[in-house]
Amino acid sequence: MITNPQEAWKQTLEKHIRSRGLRLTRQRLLITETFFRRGGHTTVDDLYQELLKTQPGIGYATVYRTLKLLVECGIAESLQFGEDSTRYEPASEHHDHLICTGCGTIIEFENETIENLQEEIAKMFGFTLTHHNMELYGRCSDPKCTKKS
Amino acid sequence: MITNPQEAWKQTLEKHIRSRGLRLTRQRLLITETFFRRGGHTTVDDLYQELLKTQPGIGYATVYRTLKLLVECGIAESLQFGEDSTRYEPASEHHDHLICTGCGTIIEFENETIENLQEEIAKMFGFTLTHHNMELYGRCSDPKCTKKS
DNA sequence: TTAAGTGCAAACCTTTTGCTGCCCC
DNA sequence: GGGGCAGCAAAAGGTTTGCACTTAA
Repeated sequence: MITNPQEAWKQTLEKHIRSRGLRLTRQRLLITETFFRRGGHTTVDDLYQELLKTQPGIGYATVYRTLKLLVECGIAESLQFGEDSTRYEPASEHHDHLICTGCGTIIEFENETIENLQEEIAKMFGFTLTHHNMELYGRCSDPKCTKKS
Repeated sequence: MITNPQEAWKQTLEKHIRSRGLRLTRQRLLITETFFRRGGHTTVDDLYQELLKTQPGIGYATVYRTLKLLVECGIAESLQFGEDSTRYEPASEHHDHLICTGCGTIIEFENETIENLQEEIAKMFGFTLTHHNMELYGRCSDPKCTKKS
């Protein structure tokens, strides 16, 4: 049976919540739904602002706590780019990021050769890798970004 | 003429300072000296604590302001690992970091093949790269770090 | 002399935590 | 009904800023 991808997170979330004696609240559903609807690289504040539209009373802390929960479930991942605040994205196949410092565009990519080289490097130093970050910063081909500042 | 590497930063710093009408103060010299003596991956607090020993009255803000100055001069670089606070290292040939999440050991490495692949990827998306971050996280070969927690 | 720099404290920002009343199970 | 949760506000870090005094040039 093929799971509806838009609902897949709901099953994982519910399973995780049940197994821990936690509760599936209105807010948790709403936040998670909104998070997945928005898609990648969301700031907590982005998400909070959008949530305010449908749920005026919602608290900043609840958004933080729910995102932390999603990360624990393994259905979201936190990202730390050069800037100040943490971003979150739906968990998926591993990938890295290519970021335009002009317009903020974020492109996801994967490269198996690099991954293999990383493993090789780790082995060379006697490390066992658990995870990694790689962000490439540059200017995209948009004229506004290409021109010198 | 070969420049004494230990003094190289002093020349760059002075040049930058003169060219901008800034001033080479006792504190700036002391902070920069201490920063270079300590070497890589220093936290502002690390540096501040060490400075307190020789300069009890020094202010946190001064350390921050001086490090920012060193980054502007191009003789220091700021690093953002997974943790909370920014680290600084003396600028040098580009390298990436391999970090043990057990004991905090930080290893620097460079890999030209990866760098080339990164350029290739950027080109594929029409980007011109300016810089990048890559951090590999894992467990080093120390038994304390290898064992499961 | 005089403008930049220092030290201090207060402000800022992002994220976390304590608490009280609320609601899912 | 009871314990986990939401909302709020206050706290907690890390970093920046405003201000009056000091100091390099």
